[in-house]
Amino acid sequence: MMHPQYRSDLLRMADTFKVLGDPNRLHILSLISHQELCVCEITSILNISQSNASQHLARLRSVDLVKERRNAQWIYYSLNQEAFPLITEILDSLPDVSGELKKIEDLPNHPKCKI
Amino acid sequence: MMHPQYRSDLLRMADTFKVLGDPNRLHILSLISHQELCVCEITSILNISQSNASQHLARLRSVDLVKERRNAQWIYYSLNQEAFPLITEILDSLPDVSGELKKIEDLPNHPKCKI
DNA sequence: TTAGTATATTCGCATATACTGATGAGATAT
DNA sequence: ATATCTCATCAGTATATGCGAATATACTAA
Repeated sequence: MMHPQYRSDLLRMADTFKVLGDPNRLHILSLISHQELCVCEITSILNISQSNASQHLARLRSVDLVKERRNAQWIYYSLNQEAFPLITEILDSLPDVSGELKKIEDLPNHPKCKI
Repeated sequence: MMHPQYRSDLLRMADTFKVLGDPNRLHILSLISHQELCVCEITSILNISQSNASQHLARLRSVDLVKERRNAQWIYYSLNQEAFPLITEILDSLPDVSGELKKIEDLPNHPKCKI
């Protein structure tokens, strides 16, 4: 016989937790739960390569955990609470990283007017 | 400079979610959140090898998600809510697998008296 | 003791993942 | 047009993971 029907639900949930199972992605989620950020800001705060940040964001996109909004060259990412309601409680249980949001003004070539 | 101090918290949380990021382990957790089970019961319900079940349980142990209790040859696993309080809400959001617990009586060499 | 059962661990393989560096695509500015 | 900037994707590499097979360990019963 085939797998019971809830097997696909378990698979989908496991995929989401797999995406949550990386400290850099948890860090990104925690940051963008406070305010939307563009990739270069995330790259700068986490101190990782642009390529690496972009790949982490692709994983977060793949399970619909983030929303994106383009403005000129910049693509702003923010948390998508709707797709996975539990994400709010999960992020609340993480250590507070909001202090890192203060220094993003000092980035070179930082977008001043975000409209 | 070194990593900020919350980095280790993010790492620990990521490790936990990494363990949750597998459908068989979610299945096991969901089962033992209803009642304690020994490894051969888990093996039979999930229809996986004994070695595989034991390895999944080792991963669950490594992040303290399960409790174990030995009785004769059998080792009974149950959910450890204390180590990760969010686990209860996570398991509540999973599909119901309690129907699978009814058939464990029919297993060959099944322990009758669990004391 | 020996045999049988239950569980854990080790090894090897195939695949997945995290990362770096290079390239490509889209937008802005000159 | 070229140059620059932001971001995505691809290729390659090192490590991690999931699994079966074989083995080791722990307990029970005769």
